Amino acid sequence: MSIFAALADPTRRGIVESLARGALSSGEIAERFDISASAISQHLKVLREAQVVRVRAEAQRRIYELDPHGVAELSRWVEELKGFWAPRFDALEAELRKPAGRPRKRRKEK
Amino acid sequence: MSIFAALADPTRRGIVESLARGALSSGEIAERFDISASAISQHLKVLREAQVVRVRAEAQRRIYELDPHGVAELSRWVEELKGFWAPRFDALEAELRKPAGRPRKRRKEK
DNA sequence: TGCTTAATTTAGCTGATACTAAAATAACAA
DNA sequence: TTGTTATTTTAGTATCAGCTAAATTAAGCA
Repeated sequence: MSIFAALADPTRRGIVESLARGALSSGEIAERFDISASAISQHLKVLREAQVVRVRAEAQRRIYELDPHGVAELSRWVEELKGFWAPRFDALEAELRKPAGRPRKRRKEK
Repeated sequence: MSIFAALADPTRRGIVESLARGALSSGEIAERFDISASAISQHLKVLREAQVVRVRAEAQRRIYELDPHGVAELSRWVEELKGFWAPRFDALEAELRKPAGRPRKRRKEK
């Protein structure tokens, strides 16, 4: 599964954001969310397989932390995207300073 | 929908990568993929709503291009993640230079 | 040996997502 | 007008993702 698919789920992004502050056990992660430990474990599996996080065992506990591979891969993809833009960068900078740009609903857009 | 959910789908990432090279009409995008123009249009809608792309009309054509808002948002999230790591950055750099780190299947891992 | 704690795996349900085909919208051209 | 081209929207279907509950694995401790 791609790193983007792994990060598509808000709970999984929450886990990643938690781990950015430091390593946590599976149980400590589960405490922070209102879903079962089982569900958390399944999310952690997805994140592991996408190399967004990695585990080490410590007695019965599994300690999770961010995996540099996944973050580096994500970073590379984004940087490459921005790279193609380089020639047009000034225009974009200006663009970003404009008001808000929230999805202006023209017709009725359900 | 979050920008990550929008980028979770491989076809949508392909569209974004195509648009990184420059603006394209809906039809030109559809040519590049083996799915119906309808499916592409639905993908474009998801990307539009996540502000990953934006459209302008040109006669009957809809010209799509990357939307700086979405890319900036994505970039910010990733940079922030890396930011938390800053203190530990040397260790990570070393980590990234190691062999491969593909998911080594220990037990039987379906 | 059990019992407890920590975590994962499996099974099954439900809702969301990606697709096609067909209908609708819209601009241009004869 | 009527037809053609470009695109979107709607309807319907099939597959997938995320959840809970229950079973399983595994380490530590009495």
